[in-house]
Formats: sequence, structure tokens, C-alpha cells
Amino acid sequence: MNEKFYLLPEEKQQKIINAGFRVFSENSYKKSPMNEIADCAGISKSLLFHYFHNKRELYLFLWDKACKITMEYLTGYGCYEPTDLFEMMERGMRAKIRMMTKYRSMTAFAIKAFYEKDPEVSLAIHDSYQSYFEMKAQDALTRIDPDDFVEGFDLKMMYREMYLASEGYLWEIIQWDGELDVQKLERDFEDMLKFWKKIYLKRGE
Amino acid sequence: MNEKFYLLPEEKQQKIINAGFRVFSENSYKKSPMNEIADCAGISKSLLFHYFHNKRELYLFLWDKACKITMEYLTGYGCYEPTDLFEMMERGMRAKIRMMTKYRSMTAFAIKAFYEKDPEVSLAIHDSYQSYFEMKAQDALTRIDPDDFVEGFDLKMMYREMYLASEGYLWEIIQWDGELDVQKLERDFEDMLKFWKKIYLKRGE
DNA sequence: AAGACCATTGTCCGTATCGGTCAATTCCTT
DNA sequence: AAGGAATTGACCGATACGGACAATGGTCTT
Repeated sequence: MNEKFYLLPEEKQQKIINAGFRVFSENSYKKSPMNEIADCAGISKSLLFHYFHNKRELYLFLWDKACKITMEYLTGYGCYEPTDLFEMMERGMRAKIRMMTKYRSMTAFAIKAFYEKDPEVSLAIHDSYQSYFEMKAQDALTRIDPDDFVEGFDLKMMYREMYLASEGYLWEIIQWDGELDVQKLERDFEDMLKFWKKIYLKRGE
Repeated sequence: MNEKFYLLPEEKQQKIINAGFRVFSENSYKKSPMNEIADCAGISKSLLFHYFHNKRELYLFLWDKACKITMEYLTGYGCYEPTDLFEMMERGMRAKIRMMTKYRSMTAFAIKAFYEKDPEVSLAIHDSYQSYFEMKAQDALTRIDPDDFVEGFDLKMMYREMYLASEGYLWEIIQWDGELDVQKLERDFEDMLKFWKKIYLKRGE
């Protein structure tokens, strides 16, 4: 890509990036016209091609951007610091909610890109994904002390339960296309957490 | 549409219909080429236009088909008969799982169609949706006897919890693009239900 | 065998859109 | 005014689009 892109005023960069997220999140890679992206960013197609030499380059740049931002959020909210399970879920969810409200189309884009099948980009996406996230996950269950929980049920089941509910929650948010109320979302999720603690934990809190 | 379509052997009808579901579920209405649908159904574009005089007609036909099948499943599995809440959730989920495995792309299509914004079809979709489903829902919570549940927590919260987890579950299924194992899915969900009963119900079962 | 009927297809059309190029224009700085 | 950078409009060849229509080929009847 053309390094001069970074010399643009922040605001203009953002506008272009967001336009890319928007269009690519609504269509497959192949059916996302550069034209539309340029229009959506308020610039000419020519200028877009001036900064990104071709479509693939722009797409991969956006993917990388999305990964970096996600990474920032997750670490910024302490999701990778060792704590107990609920604390981790809360941090993770808070990070995701914030991210989704501030960069909604980016989140949608990231999901779609992850499942993109076009051979022109799919391989690069997957490779990049591995190097970003894959090793970081899955250590959630290891830092659990089973003695904290009420007896007689499957811990994995509980984790899966919570995981699915969170996913359903995020899915609900993504679909909704009105204005998002961060505070309300966070309150909602806190309620869910409280509810879980009450039910799953011995001490109830 | 051309009524002769119904005279085709069932198998061929299905192939065309499924092709439609596939393509329309993967792209927006505008960016779903009739060409692609015909190819996917193994017939010529001309023949497709022979049965459905234009794109809009095919799209709306598919939507109607999806609604009808959904309706059949829901009633067929007794989802509208009055029972207790868990029984209802189980029936509903069983219906949805069966439907998603047998008509996966149809389900994806229905979701996408519901959110379609193209003015050429969006209005018709929404009107139709209302006449199909909207009045039927929301009576789930009314047939609950609060005495059955453990005390001290919000019933609505619980319902929301379960609803979200189910949605997350379905979302997971939709994304997965390998072969689906119905039995495993149903076992999974039954486990979730058992888990819920154990936690939420006084009697534990 | 001839014709009638009908599902199915190939071909064509006019238009629109695609990714991408490039010369021209505008804008800013000195 | 001049030079360089930012930005654009016009253009290209290719292709894809929805849709129309005449031709093909098979099957049944007579």
C-alpha cells in the first residue's frame, strides 16, 4: 500500500477504513465494489486506488487493522491477565461490547472475513488469524477452582452455557441496526453475570 | 409464477428451491444473480425464468416457502400447544434443529431476508412476516407457575438467559459448514435443558 | 411416420458494473 | 508564478446482469 495513507488526517483515514468495513461486512469479498467503498468514504474511486493498489491489498489491510484493534481492546481491558473465571468473562464481555459499539461494522467485517472462502484472500486471512489469536485462548477453564461452585453439575456444561449465552447476546446486538446504548448493554450483561454467580457459586456472590 | 413449476418432479423442485436458498442466503438480494441460482440448480437460466418470471417473484416465492415450512415445523412439533415452559423450549428447539439440518440454507435465507433492505422486496417481506408469525409469539411466559422455581431470582432473567443461549447455539450451528450430526445436536441441547431444570426448578427435574 | 406438444436450452441484447489506469485538474506551499 | 502533491473525471476492456425469444429435442398421439 501507499505509505502516504498514514499522513492523512486521522479523521479521513478513519472514514476510509470504516467505509471498507461497512461494505465488506455487507457483501462477500468478490461482490464488494471498490466503487461503493469510495462513495461511502466520500472520496473518488481513483483516490482509493491511489492509497491501496488493489482490492486485495485493501481487504487484507482492513483485516489486519481489525485484528490489531481487537487485540488492543482485549489486552486493554485486562482479558489476558489471570483472574477468576467470572472476572475474565466480565472483562471480555465489556471489551467486546465497547468494541462493538465503537466499531460495529468492523466487528461484523471480522466475522465475515473469518468465514470468507474466496481463494484470493482466504488463505492469508487464516494464516494471519493463527498468528494473532489462536494460541491465546482456551486457558480459561484451567484457572478454575471447582470448590467454589455448587456441587453436582458439569463445569464444562456451565462454561458452555455461559459462552453460548454471551454469543447469543452479541448476535442480538450485531443484528440490531438502531443506535446502541452502551450503558444499557453493560447493565444487561452485568445482570446476567450476577445471575450466573448467584446460581453457580456456592457463596452466591 | 408459472404454475407448471408444481408439476415438476418433487426432486427437481427441491433442487431449484434449494439453489435459491443457497445463493440468496449468501448475498444480498441485489447481488444474487439468477445465473448463479440456475447453475446451482443444474438448469439453464432460461428455464429458471420460465418458471419464475422475474427475480422478485422467485425471491418472494422462496420467502413464502420458508415461512410455510417453518410454520409446519413449529406446529408439527407441538410448539403452539400449551405445556410448561421447558417442554415448550424443548419442542421449539427440536423443531429448529431438525429444520436447520434439513434446510440449513433455508434458515440462513430466512434470517437474511428478514433483514433485507432492498426496497424492491423489503416491504413485501415485512408484511408477510407479520401475517405469519408476529401474533403467535410472546405467550411463553404467561403459562408459567412461579411456584415451580427456586426462589429469589428473576424469572424474566432466566427466560432471557435460556433464550440467548439457544440463539447462540443456533448461531454456532449456522456458521459451521461441515456435516451436521442431528443426534449429537439434540443430545447437546437435551443436556442443556437438563442442566437448566436442575438449576432453575425446585424439584430439580 | 408425421405432427402436436412441451420442457429445456443457446443465443442475443442493451445496460450496468467491475477492477484498474491515466491524464487532467485543483489545491497548497513557497 | 511555479512546482509538487492531492484528488478527480473520463475512460478501458472485460464481464455480469436481467430478461427475451427462437430453436432444439424428446415424448406422446394419431
